[in-house]
Amino acid sequence: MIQIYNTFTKNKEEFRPINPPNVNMYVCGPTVYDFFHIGNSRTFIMTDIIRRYLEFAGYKVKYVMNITDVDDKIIGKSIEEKKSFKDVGVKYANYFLEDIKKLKIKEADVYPRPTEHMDSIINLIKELESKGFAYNVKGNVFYNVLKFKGYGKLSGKIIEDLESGARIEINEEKKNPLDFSLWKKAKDGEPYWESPWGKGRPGWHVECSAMSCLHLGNTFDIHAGGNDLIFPHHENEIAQSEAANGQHFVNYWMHFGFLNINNEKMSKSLGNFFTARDILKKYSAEAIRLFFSQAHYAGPLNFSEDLLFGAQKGLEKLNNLKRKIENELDSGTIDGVIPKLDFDKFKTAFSEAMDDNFNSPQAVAVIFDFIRDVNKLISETTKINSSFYTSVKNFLEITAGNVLGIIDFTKNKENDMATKEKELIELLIKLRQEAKAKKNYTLSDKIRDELKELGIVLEDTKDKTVYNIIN
RNA sequence: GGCGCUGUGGCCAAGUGGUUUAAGGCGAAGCUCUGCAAAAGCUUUAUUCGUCGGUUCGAAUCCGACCGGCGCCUCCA
Repeated sequence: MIQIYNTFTKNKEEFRPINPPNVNMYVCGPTVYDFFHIGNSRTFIMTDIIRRYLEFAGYKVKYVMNITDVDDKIIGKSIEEKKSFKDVGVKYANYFLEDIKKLKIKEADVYPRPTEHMDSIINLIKELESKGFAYNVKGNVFYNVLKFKGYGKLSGKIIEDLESGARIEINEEKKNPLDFSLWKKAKDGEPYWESPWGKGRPGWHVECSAMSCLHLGNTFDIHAGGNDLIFPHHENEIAQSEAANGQHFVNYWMHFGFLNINNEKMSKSLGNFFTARDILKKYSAEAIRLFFSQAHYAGPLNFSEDLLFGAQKGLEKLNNLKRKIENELDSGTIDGVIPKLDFDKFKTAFSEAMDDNFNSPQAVAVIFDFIRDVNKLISETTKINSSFYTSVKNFLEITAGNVLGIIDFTKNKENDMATKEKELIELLIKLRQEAKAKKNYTLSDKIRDELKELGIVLEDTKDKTVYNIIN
């Protein structure tokens, strides 16, 4: 039984999808005016892990992530880059898709974009207007928050308190300072679409209401995003969707903690960010994913290169075992003893951890416990039946591989190297062994050291020398 | 001011009433194995969970007070 912490009820609840085994899930994606930073990728990676775990648990997930391609920042960028806003959106959306692929994030079923859903958006606003939740002031359409009696129910905010907060922009056109834009009238030179209210473009929140309901239904299972979206974005989505459709919007709201730098939120405006693209030049997707997996998704997490480096070191332990398994399996079927290992115990522990509100740090701990036990058995056992390695591989493949995405069995030296290269390495290993047999350690060490500089690491085991390719 | 999150070993981080005198990762020290390495294993590294009180047979876990850090309330994952 999976339990999910629901922001809406502030409680951990049993997960009951509306239509099992189907699960409909919507995640707020990027606004494509720039590269996204490593803090943004925390949400993308953790929702990916949640999606993968739901699939592991037998659910059939329909996963929708919007790509916002109409927005003030995009317009700003288009002026800066002297390009059309459309080109800017396409350019950064493509970078986004490239980068999340590099982060080993599974593709969404749909990446809806407002520019492709203008009819749905306009219809939603029309519906709100006809039901009296929206009003038009000279081509600007606003949502009237006082009309929606549940306003504030997600974020726990009270309209009166918000008003007294006095940090809300003053806009004379609004009836209430908290009212927000559904449709923005186009200024000269700005991109626009024709609508019943004249030329303009949609406000930010309305696209998510329109596109999520279109692709997932008026009521769907999971809606996720960063903590900063709780208010006003998700609050407004609820107000729009429920007012327009007259139906409950979302069953489980999930929100993610920020990635901090020196205990401060990483953000574009503070300038304390690293793009995911740059981090990926130095660290593998697996290392980044392990780093995020080692902290619970809901809490804050500090980022530094040292911490990421630590995760990468931890990954080596996993990868060393992976190489060991591959080397053993490559050398053909071997008879021998099958060490006793309670695989089911580990599988259960892994599932229990993830069932409990996706406790990935606990799940990672289970995997490391497993690795330790396996390594211990390997070092204690003289001749191991290859079926044992197959079982180990299977366990790692489904947990660390399919769910967490911190190991990739499809990526190995076999794929990366030509036959001739392999033969050359084998030849050097043979020469080194001959040197060793003659106790010519100067030469044997020279071979090993120089290969290491090329990224080929030799390791002497009991009966043979194996090589591993680093990077 | 309102709402929410958070304070656990050198660092990161699970655990939220007894099976925990606290998991896992990084780092550090020693040992085993090795020609030397590497990898791996073993041992050591928090009688203690921000502080002070309280509840309880029993608390890191519940309650209260206090101290500290962060976020949202304005675009933001």
